[in-house]
Amino acid sequence: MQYSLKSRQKENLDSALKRKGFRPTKQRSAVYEVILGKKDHPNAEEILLRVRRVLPTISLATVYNCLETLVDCGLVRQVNLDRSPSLFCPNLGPHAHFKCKKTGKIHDFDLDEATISSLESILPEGYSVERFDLSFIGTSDQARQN
Amino acid sequence: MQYSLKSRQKENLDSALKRKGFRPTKQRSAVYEVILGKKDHPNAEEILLRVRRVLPTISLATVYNCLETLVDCGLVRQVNLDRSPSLFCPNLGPHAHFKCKKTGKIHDFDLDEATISSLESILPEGYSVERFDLSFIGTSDQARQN
DNA sequence: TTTTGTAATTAGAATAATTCCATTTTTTAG
DNA sequence: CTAAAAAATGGAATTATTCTAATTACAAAA
Repeated sequence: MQYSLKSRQKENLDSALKRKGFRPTKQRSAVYEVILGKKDHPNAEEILLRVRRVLPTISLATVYNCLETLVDCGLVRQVNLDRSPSLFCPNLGPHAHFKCKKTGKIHDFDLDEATISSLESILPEGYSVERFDLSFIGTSDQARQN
Repeated sequence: MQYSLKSRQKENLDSALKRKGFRPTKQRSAVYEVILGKKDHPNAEEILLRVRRVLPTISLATVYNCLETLVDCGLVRQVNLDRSPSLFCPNLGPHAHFKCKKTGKIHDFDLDEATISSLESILPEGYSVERFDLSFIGTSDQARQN
């Protein structure tokens, strides 16, 4: 492999920013790396903590600003479940979220084409969808929690 | 018809409250009637305005308390779309929400059995679902907005 | 019925997530 | 390198919601 994962990420970030007319900054880059670096669903506060390990002086306001930009560029997804703080998710493919009531953990489940078109067939003509969100709340077996 | 819609609602409310050990109060009753009275998706503030037409001194805190109780009893649904204030919905059947970006309006779309089971088949064994939420964001034709 | 314990309502304070604002710093275009 | 524009920063402001402490209403028992 010619490029490390990190440098491919960086190129991806920079081109997405440029496409939207945003400037690349080290804060945006660090926030992006932190989110891609762990396949979970951190909120802004948690992202702040992780980013501060590399940029100790970054502010929460900047984290929010970066997140907004990254979401706007389609580089991360913002997930809102009930009224809890927004979560940010590196998984860009079509997927649903499952929140376990017992552990609070969020699990991703990929959606196949059949399910997606079944979902979109709910809407009659004249409605055009930009985005959809599907989330489940329930409980999951001990065994499956990792 | 022997009973008006209103008195059937009242019985429904009272029995649901009793089942959960809650007391019937005029505030709960008024909040419930307001939500059933119009097939839209008001937030707490809007519900306060509507309820005050019949109970002019009711407080916002009480509206929130009543809503929590009604949701707990399964009499109304709480709908959270992005970060905007919670909406409350009289439609108890399985349905999805569509939010029009242009008008801000919420439209309900009923889900048929096939779609529901397609949705639930996304989850592997070991996950039991208590509730799910499906929402779309997009735009709808002028003609269809009412 | 009255009493009496508990639950519900109320107004206002408190909280928490997020956004705004004014200033400083960084980036980019020329 | 310099100037203009964008972004970052810290702290204040906002907003939806919850909490608190005091009052009022309900409902079961006497």
